[in-house]
Amino acid sequence: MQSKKRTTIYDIAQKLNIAASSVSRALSNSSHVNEATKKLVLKTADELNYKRNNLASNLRKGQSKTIGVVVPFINQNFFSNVIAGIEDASYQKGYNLIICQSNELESKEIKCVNTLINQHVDCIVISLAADSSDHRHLQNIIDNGIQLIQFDRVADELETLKVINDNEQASFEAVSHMIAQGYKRIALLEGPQNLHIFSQRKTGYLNALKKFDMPILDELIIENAWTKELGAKATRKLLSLARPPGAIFASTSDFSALGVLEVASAMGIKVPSELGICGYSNEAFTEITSPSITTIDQFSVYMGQTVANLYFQEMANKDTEVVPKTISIKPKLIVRSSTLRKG
Amino acid sequence: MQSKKRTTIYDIAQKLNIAASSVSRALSNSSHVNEATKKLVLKTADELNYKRNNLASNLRKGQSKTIGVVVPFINQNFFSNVIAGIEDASYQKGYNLIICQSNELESKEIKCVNTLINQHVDCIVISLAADSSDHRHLQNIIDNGIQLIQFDRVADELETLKVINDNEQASFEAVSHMIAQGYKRIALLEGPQNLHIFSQRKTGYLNALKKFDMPILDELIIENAWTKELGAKATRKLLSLARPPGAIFASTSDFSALGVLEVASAMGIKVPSELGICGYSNEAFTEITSPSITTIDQFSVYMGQTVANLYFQEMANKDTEVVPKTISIKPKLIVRSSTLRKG
DNA sequence: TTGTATGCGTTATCAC
DNA sequence: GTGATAACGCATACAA
Repeated sequence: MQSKKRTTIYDIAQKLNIAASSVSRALSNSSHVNEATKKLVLKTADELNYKRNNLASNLRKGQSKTIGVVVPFINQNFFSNVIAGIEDASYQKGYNLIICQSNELESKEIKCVNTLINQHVDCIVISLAADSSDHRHLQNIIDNGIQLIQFDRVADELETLKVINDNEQASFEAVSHMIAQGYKRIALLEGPQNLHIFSQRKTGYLNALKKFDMPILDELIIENAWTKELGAKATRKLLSLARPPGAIFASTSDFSALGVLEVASAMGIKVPSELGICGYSNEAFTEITSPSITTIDQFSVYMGQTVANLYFQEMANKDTEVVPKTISIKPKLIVRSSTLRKG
Repeated sequence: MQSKKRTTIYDIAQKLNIAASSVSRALSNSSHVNEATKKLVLKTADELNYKRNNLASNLRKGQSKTIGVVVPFINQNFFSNVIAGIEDASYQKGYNLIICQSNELESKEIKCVNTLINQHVDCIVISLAADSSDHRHLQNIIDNGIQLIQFDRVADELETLKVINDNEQASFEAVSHMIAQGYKRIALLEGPQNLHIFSQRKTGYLNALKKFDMPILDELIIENAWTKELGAKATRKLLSLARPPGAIFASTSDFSALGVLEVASAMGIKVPSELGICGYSNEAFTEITSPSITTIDQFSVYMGQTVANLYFQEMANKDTEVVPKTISIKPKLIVRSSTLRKG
């Protein structure tokens, strides 16, 4: 199949008995074209159902008006929201999006990056896979003259454009809120510490405890409690301690927090009176559990828009060299029933 | 910025004192190349950090190894899952994905399609916007020799490759199940009937009632109850009837079903004993509401994989002309507490 | 304002 | 097996 070949500017030129370059100029709305010929070209282009071949155009111009996006999973709420935000802002500027998912695997992440370099994208937006440790492929992006923007899960040591959440501050506020609600012995479910987003959340937790003179207890800090299942497992362990926690901060995700809630419910432990729970991400379901779950909103769609607009701003003043810049978005603590036991 | 220009096959050719065509052959692993030179080329390509320019390659080859995807919203669960499925299958075949969202607007959908045609994608995968009525832009895809695959929300009259859910059957089973549970006066919350997915679900509902000799009551069929808010509104109306329904089938979405549940809970109506509720889509939250919500799983990730593989199969035997084909995936009824009042 | 000529980087088609 | 050359479709520098 792939039927008849498409009409090109040459076809239009031939039909109108003018040069192909004139057609090109007319189609690209160039300044130095006769109004009459321009109209004529546009008219016949429409008649012949002409579609510009962007492959050729981009090759000639040396840019693709395309942004490549690499995320761990397309179908995770946070990431699909960020992508939607990027698409929204990019579309307005006439840019396209090529999307890849790394499946949290560094090996696939590297392949994705290479594909995008091959595709000659103008910019690569990436949020690192959980097991991403070596960042040569990111350096490779820069070496190929492609703008690199990291978001959320970033490699700190690489000086690039970054858009992140202020995880530490958000975490600090969440724990402070729980302390203000009178919770003692607040446990932390933490994520892989090689991802800075998780180490920052831990720092916020520790800082809040310090500020309010609460002891830091190792037995209340559980590693790698990322999923609902692991959150549940961690909770069973915590609640079987001689002195169980009064609250649990599932800093990894709302799914983890859900695991906490389910175990607590199953054990007949009342939330929030006997146990406080706070999650992270403001997943849709946190609003509808019983009780509803306190969590942190990351403004993910806005984050995507910010990423795209950051790129366009940098492009706008391309005369000046791009200097590394970090935009930090302040997440919002959403207080719900699961941590509200006072007024 | 866009710093130094990249290395091309000419750079490699020059360094090795051979012809560019030989380099090209070596890189594309062509059959008729000396093993020694091939190795040499690969080695220096690596040294010079060579990356193929796919823009040029694709232009020359007349194909882009790219699939364009148009969906109403990237960040809706169903669609992000389908996209993830498409990406998964495409990646394995070395294909890239360009993603656009129509925002449920036909006008934007048309622009997206045109962009994808310009980008010379090999295939366009689309799920129609709710207000999409005229399908000339779809015909345009075909006219440009691009393979068109519709999924979920399809234009029936257009003879293309299609991947759909058997909505009618799923709906029939859901209503039959509710009848078997002893529910009488089962109400239907329906979506825009210009989208076939919704009219099919209505047909399934009607067929089930007929089969079990239940009367069809217009007052129990509510139009346009797509969102949680509209589902809630519809529920308030239904429950204030002289003879309120015994169950509500929110055929539009789980969000609608959630609206039903919330209103019922607020009014002190017990689910499932006094009111049965069934949603559609198997959103994550349906599992964790109280009570959990009976719903229908659409196998959305699998659906995406099916779409992509359908394309690759058709490409595999490109000698034979593509004949319109529809793959219908059977959704699965997930029975949960909200409709279980018998054993 | 318009036409001519050239090149973007690759691959395919010839010769040799 | 290898090299020279043309062509993919478009945009631009330059000449007219």
